[in-house]
Amino acid sequence: MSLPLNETLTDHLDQWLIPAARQGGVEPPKRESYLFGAPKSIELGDVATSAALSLGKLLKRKPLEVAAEIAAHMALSPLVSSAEPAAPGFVNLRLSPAAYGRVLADAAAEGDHYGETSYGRGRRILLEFVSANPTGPMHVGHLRHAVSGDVLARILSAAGYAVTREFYINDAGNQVQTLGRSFRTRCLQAVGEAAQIEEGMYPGEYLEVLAREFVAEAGLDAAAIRAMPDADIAWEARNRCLVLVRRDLAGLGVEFHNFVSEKALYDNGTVAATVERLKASGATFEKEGAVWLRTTDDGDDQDRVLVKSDGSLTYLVPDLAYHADKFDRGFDGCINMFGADHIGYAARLRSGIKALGHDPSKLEIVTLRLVFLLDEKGERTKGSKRKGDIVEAMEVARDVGMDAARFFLLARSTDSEIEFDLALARQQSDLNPVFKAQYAHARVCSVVAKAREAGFTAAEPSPAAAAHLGHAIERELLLAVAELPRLVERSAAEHAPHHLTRYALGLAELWNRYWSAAKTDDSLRILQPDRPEQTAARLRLAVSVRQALRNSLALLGISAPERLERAVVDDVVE
RNA sequence: GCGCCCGUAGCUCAGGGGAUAGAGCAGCAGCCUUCUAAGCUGUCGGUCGCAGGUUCGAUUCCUGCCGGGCGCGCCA
Repeated sequence: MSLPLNETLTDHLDQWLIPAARQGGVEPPKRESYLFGAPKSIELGDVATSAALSLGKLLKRKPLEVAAEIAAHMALSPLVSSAEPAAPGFVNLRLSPAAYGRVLADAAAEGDHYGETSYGRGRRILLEFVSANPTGPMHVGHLRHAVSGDVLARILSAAGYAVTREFYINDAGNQVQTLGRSFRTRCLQAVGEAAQIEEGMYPGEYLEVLAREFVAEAGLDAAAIRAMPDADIAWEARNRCLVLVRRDLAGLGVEFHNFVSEKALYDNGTVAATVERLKASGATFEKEGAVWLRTTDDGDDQDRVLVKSDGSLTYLVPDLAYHADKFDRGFDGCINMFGADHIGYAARLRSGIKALGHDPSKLEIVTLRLVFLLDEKGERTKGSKRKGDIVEAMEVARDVGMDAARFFLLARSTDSEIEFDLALARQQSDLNPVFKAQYAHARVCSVVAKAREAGFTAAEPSPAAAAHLGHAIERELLLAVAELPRLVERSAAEHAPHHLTRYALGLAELWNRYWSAAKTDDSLRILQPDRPEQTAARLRLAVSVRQALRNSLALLGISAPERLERAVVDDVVE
């Protein structure tokens, strides 16, 4: 596992910058503010820093003069072949074959692990996501949660964190009782009784299917169905719905380490104990026959009931019991992925966690904004479970393909709403950019295979090989490959899976550009029979690009096929 | 009314205080005897919602407006 290239360069810069700042009697600027990054154009240099702009200001010196000194210092690094100051105070570096050789060597040595870093090493994170109520199959909204959580977990793991994926089952509240009533109705219908689904019940067709299966398996008649206690029939429905949820998750390739049941927290006494702990914390008070938690002390807009006046508990209590349990298990941090409709819940949750003696700042909340469906008429709908006409997650995923569904849902920031255009996804799925990324990968595989047939082998990953990769686009490709570890760290730190999606697409476009340049310039063809060293170096580049592309797609849970044939699209005459 | 989020090209969206603001799709003009055309090249297209402020420098940070979304229960 290697240090990202720009970190190494910034380390070298710091050898000059920190003493220079101290000698000038000022504190150096924040390292993050001057890390090496992409310059405006590859023509200016391979990487650039704005360190002189901020340091020049602090030292009250002309930034361009400081830039010149930084350039002189950077030129001493073996990773740098030239360094130039540029107005108003940038320093542009051209990297040396040694630097590019290191990129090639890292990608080769680390293989499928290239991109992983030690950023979060030694830190244990609990990631809770989806946590769909066990009242039916997953719908499209859950789909975003499932793939986003899955990918965030992969990213955190790649960044060195030890991640536990958990699913909290809300199986003790009113919704499960409602589910039980709905299920009993469907069971009665299944044996020919004239029962009716009433307002407020779950009207979905899936319950009819589950009910038919249940009465057939258990051999129940109407009397036996009516005789079943509420709790038993609700639990039966809960279990069967959970099977649906787990089936959908498996179908999406999303795995969990633990499923934690709310009801189990009641049954084993954790919830009751939590009530006592909260009361003992001094953060509660009694009013109107109920017990309240003073969450307004922590920025909530109103205090929250813990124990209702009828003696029953609000859902906040088992949820706090669950979170206290998370912290008791010794995680360094907990991340919850919340839907937009649960944003207001964060304040009371943190307040309760504090009352239970834990550090609420260790709970981080990622909010996923809504997924809207665009139907055939172009109208926005929200696909909700209670309306009955839900759009099931798997239906959409199968429709557009698992890879395309993932790519689409992961292409945008979690803070951004998504418009899922079903008609477009169904009819024109070849427009989905996921194919571009996969196609680029298949092309790299293709040329590597061709090279093998022709007897070429990739060069050893070395500065000597890198020295043959002098075209601007080759340097851009090497820089893009070099960027992956840094991008993994950034995506982990920001809890932002969408960076990886854009990375994969950008790298694919770069490769396609490189590939196509050979169509008008034969000297850019990868396989050059009369120039074996050049060919070997380019094959090494190709293999490195393939690795970065494959690894970024793997982090997204998207397949990287070695071959991708264009489907023959027949114009359907209707 | 309060909280969170969004407002950037015709559309869908990226943009970690820095150089001439980007991508995909759509439009226009080209490119398949060559390592895969699900691709590439060129071109058209922007008062980064508005107004202030901080800064050497603001699409980015702060404040206030305007427009849109989601919440605001002794439901979960």
